[in-house]
Amino acid sequence: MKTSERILIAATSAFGENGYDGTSLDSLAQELGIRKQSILYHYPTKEALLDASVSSAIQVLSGVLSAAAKNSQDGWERIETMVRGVFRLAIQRPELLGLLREVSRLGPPMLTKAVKGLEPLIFEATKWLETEMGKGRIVESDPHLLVLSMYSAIMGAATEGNLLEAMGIKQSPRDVVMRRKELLRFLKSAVIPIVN
Amino acid sequence: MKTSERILIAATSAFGENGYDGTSLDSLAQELGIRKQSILYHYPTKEALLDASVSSAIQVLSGVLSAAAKNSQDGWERIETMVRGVFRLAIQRPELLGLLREVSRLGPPMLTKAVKGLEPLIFEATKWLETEMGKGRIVESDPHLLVLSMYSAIMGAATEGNLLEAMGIKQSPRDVVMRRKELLRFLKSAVIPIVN
DNA sequence: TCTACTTTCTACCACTTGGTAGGCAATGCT
DNA sequence: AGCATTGCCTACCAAGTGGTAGAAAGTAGA
Repeated sequence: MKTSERILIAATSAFGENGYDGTSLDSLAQELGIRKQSILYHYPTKEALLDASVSSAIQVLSGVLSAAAKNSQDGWERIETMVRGVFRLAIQRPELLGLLREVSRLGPPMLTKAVKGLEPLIFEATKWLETEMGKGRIVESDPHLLVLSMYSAIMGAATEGNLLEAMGIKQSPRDVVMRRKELLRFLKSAVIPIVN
Repeated sequence: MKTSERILIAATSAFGENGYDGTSLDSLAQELGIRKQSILYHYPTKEALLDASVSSAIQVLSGVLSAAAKNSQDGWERIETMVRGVFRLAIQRPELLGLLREVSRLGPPMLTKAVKGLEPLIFEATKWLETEMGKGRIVESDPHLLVLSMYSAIMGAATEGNLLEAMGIKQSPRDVVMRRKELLRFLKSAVIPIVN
């Protein structure tokens, strides 16, 4: 694999796990078995490296979500497919979601850039929610806020493995499935109108 | 106000906003108009300062939640009171919730300590949820996971003001009320069983 | 007033930080 | 072969990090 790719992957996971300030170029280089200056050759500054990490993370997330959307089921099915996609991502590459959370803490200007990158996705999601609401398949409410609520719930359930462990809740694969199931139930009842 | 208290307050907000690694004792001291060594007199190490900040944050949160619980209404009312309490806290002192999130990212040993501090609260909450489930006032499900889902949703809605702003969603007091309302609707439909 | 204690300070220190300057080997093009 | 480009390196550097040592200044009781 190309060095620049290796750097990007290591940086993404380091930024996602230890935060931007908690990650030093030296430690990153050591982990990769190279010198810090080699990192700075491929990415001129630490911030540029963060930028690249965020971009790639967004690309991956967009890929997962739009692949799930392509299946283009209706109503709840579609949401379920997306949640499953995000959960798979959260299990395989938790650092990606961790990175996005870190970016939201760092605030502008990086956050602004990240949100811009996700904008088409958010736009599609809210538009879709609106038409589904029109058809009565999703409960009537502000689509933006609904997206946020869902985002928070998913992000929380997907990334707060640390917290669960500290709470003494086991984290076996079986438990992860359970958690996803419970989250889906939680979301479903919050989103699907009551049919009479 | 005592210097040690002033330090604690400034540290809590700095740690909550900029993270542990993103906060330096020098900058903290400058903000307070004192020297770094005065901080180190009251709190022998940076970690000790974080520890004290976390303890006080937990104390405040516990206060808010157990005050809300004391009113001891039944079923949904009680949850609503608590959510309102947390939201009030999120508006008045957002850095407190930010700090708790930062702790969950830092992981053990600090996280372990924090969770231990919140344990009685979590225990009370799950116990209460179980009895409410027994009475059919709360939907049947794993109480631990339900607490987590609610925690994620509340924490997200309360702390992700940054994100909303970057998304171009205004943050006037009116909008905050709207958001709380939407969150309550979201939680309510996820938690209250359908009455036939 | 002398003394003991608390609090804040100045002066350092060893170490780490992100970043610059420039050398040196490999690669590929002419 | 000659030459430019690419990629990684050593050698530094100024600034900032958490932390130590100990002096100075206030404060209170005898």
